[in-house]
Amino acid sequence: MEVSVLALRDLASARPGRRSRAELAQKENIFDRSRMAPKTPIKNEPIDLSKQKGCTPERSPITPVKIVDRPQPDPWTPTANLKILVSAASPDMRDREKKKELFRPIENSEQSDTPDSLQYDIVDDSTVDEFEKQRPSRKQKSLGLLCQKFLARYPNYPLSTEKTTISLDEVASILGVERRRIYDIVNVLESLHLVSRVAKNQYCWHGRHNLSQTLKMLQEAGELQYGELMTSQHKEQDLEYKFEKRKKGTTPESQDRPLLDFSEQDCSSASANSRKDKSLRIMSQKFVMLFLVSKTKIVTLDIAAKILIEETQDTVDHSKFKTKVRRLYDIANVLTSLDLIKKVHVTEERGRKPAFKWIGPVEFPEKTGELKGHSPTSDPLPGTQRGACVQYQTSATGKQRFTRHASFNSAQPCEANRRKVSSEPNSPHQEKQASVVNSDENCSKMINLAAVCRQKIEEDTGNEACDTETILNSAKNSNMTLPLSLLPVPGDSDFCVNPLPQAVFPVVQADVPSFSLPIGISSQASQPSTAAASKTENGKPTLVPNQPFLCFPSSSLFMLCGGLQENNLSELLSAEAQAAVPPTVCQKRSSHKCSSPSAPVDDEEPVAKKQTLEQSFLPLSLVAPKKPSESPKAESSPGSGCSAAVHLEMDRFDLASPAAPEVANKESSQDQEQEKQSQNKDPDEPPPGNEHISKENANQPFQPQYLYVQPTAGLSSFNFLFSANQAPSAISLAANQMPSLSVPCVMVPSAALASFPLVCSPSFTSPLSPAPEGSFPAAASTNFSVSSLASTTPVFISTTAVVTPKVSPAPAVEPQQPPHPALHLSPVLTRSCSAVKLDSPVCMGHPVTLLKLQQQTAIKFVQSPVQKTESVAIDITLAWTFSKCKASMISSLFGTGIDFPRVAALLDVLFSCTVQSYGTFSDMAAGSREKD
DNA sequence: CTTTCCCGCCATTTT
DNA sequence: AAAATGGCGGGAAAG
Repeated sequence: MEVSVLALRDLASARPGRRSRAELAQKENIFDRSRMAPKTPIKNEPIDLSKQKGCTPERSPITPVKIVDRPQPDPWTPTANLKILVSAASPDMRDREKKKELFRPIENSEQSDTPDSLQYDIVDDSTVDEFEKQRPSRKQKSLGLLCQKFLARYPNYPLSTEKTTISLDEVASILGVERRRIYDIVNVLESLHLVSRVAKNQYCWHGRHNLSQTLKMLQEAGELQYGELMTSQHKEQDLEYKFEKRKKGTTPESQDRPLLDFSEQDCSSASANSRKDKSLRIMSQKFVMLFLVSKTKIVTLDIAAKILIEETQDTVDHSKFKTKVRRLYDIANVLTSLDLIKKVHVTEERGRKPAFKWIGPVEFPEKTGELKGHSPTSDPLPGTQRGACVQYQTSATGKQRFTRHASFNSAQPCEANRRKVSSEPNSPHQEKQASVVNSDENCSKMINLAAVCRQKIEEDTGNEACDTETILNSAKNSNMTLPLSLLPVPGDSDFCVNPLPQAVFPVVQADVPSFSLPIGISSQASQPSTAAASKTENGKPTLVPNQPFLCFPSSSLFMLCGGLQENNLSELLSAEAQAAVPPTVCQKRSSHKCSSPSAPVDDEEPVAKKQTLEQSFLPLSLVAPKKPSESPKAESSPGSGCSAAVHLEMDRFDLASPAAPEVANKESSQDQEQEKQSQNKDPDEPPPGNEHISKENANQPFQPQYLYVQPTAGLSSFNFLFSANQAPSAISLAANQMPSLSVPCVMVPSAALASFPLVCSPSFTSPLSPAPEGSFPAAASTNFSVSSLASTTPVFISTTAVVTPKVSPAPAVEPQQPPHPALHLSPVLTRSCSAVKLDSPVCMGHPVTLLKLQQQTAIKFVQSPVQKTESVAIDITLAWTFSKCKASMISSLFGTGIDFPRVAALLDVLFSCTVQSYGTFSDMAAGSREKD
């Protein structure tokens, strides 16, 4: 049937050829009518595709189906009308005044925004003509309106449980527009993570759950990127000026922040990234960033366009500018529909200029509890969902690209990254893809961040720095995979709580995704000097060069998931994990990617890791050491034992360095016995260069230590947690699973944490999350605000469950704070935490682990003499996921049956380092006081 | 006139 | 090769 119909239409319409439209005088009108005008039988239009609109996407010559809508005449499909009606019916739609659009009939009845439309309602064909003229005016067809309709179809805050998938063909047909338009909308939405592409023609609706987080990230990224630029309205020039400088590389101000333009970087380094990625999505994000960093929250189009033109402004051609502006309008329309911005006019000297004002949220409190919390936890999941999986893919060309896809709902296997993922379940394998997901954009941002950090570090340290460029490049090339899975622990309660259904693999926040993902930085050997220095100095902890650490944007918190090594745990977890594990995606990679451990493979490694992670899911690599006792002693003094290597690498996580690779391999290859051995310790693999590590290992097979590095100037916003020693052992152990991860390093933004009042003890109180399963028990965060940097900064990690009252509402950062470090420990906490026993790894009671590092100890580069303007809040957030990131596990463990001791032991292990460093809480406290 | 921005050709990228 | 995406800019409606 359809066919015939179509044909008819086609004929009738006589679609103009592509270009013909020009000919058509008013194509717009015409189209409109056809679409809009219900009544008129006219179909004449060009509906080319007539093909089935929605129904069958197939064939039309042109993919895009044009839709049509006409109601009355005959719908091609019976359902079509229904759909239309439905859409029309949607609540929102009506609300919007604007909506007039397409479906006149319906709308008319309700709204009458436009005068024109009014008339229509009643109209019949006869009258139609006139009405036609009225045309569905352009407005009715506007992207903004269309977007509203689109949005009206989906809930702002969908239940976590349900996943809403969006079929492009379907919505296009329902909304009566060509696909092209849908892409415009979706791309913008995707940039804000309201949706994510799941597969070909399919998007997953996430709603606004993550919006604040996404915005936060954008804001941070924007600050980094645009910094002060956006201060006032007429900064244009300044901006330009600055931009140029930057490009040049020397900007006075910017010195501290070397921003990279994404585009630029890409180009230079990598191959052509050309990808289309470039535009709309990125532009949208940048545009939003501008608002977020703007003091006035008002951005004029021309300024935005200029800024966004990153390219060489020198040659800015007018045409380019114009095009940019056009795009900006497209984006603005969508954002307007989202109620994030509104149009305004600014009057400047020159006159009035079109501009947009941000009317969305401006503050993104970090408090986990608060912000998010409030939210109905009902959605606890969102957070989880958010996790994005990072996948690494290889493009056909062989180049790898980052793709990001976020997986939001657990239900879904992860969504594939854009494009890569196979849409079908069927296709299980694709070797190609790996799985890291990054979005390019994110990457770039990350890169920028990394670069910045790096610079700082370098500067501080004075060591030769690696060029950021190199870093960047490398990053680009390889995607990184994180060995760890990260879960964002959002400040938002929402997230926190979420259980990850999918958790299986490491997830990165999708949202953040863009940003966050790429973030991982692996440190490289590059900093050897620093490392060396650091270690030696105190004698304390040394860092192992290779360890990876993650850098996150300050606001966000992440959870690291490591694999637990314990068998027990693993078992426990495993079940879930399995369930969780997503199908296809993960698997494949493993196979091909495993690189040999030893050899650091740049690109690949990450992949491997990733794979491992995903696949295996091992529980955490950390296992309680069999013999706890040993570890504690860690021969050396507290600090000494730990070695952490941190490398900064922009993108990648890979641990090119010795350890990492190994891990990867192993894991990939097999986990089995190795683990055991590893547990024992793997002497064999001591990463080159780290003798002590090996040594340590020997001594302590498995003690994970975490180092907290103070944020230095540049990094002020980040807190780093490294695991100190683990690397070696962990690696070995981890082999199966998450090799690399075994030791998680986390970089947490202090600010974020600061606000975090509470800490969740692993056992945790659990605050937010309701969900038993879903909840994230795991994450434990402790916050201490230590005001002064200067002094030593202690870090505490408590395994015990503490419920901390929100201790610090306090601003995370307070520059002015007195030097004395103030620790805020909740009484409870203190009490609860008993000293940890070094000896016994397993602390039955409340094991508390503290890690205190002196600044000195801290990695030097980190330490840089910065000024501590910012207080460093010592926040530690530990989040880990046992098995697959499922928080639930932990909770379950604690709660139920697992023997506590065991659990405790685990935890202990996790935090063991602290112990070493400091015996107990009390000690710490004492220490802190002393300082004071 | 200027501001908006729709429309759909067509280059790219995926499948 | 076909389909899916999405850059891009002409040029017309709105203002």
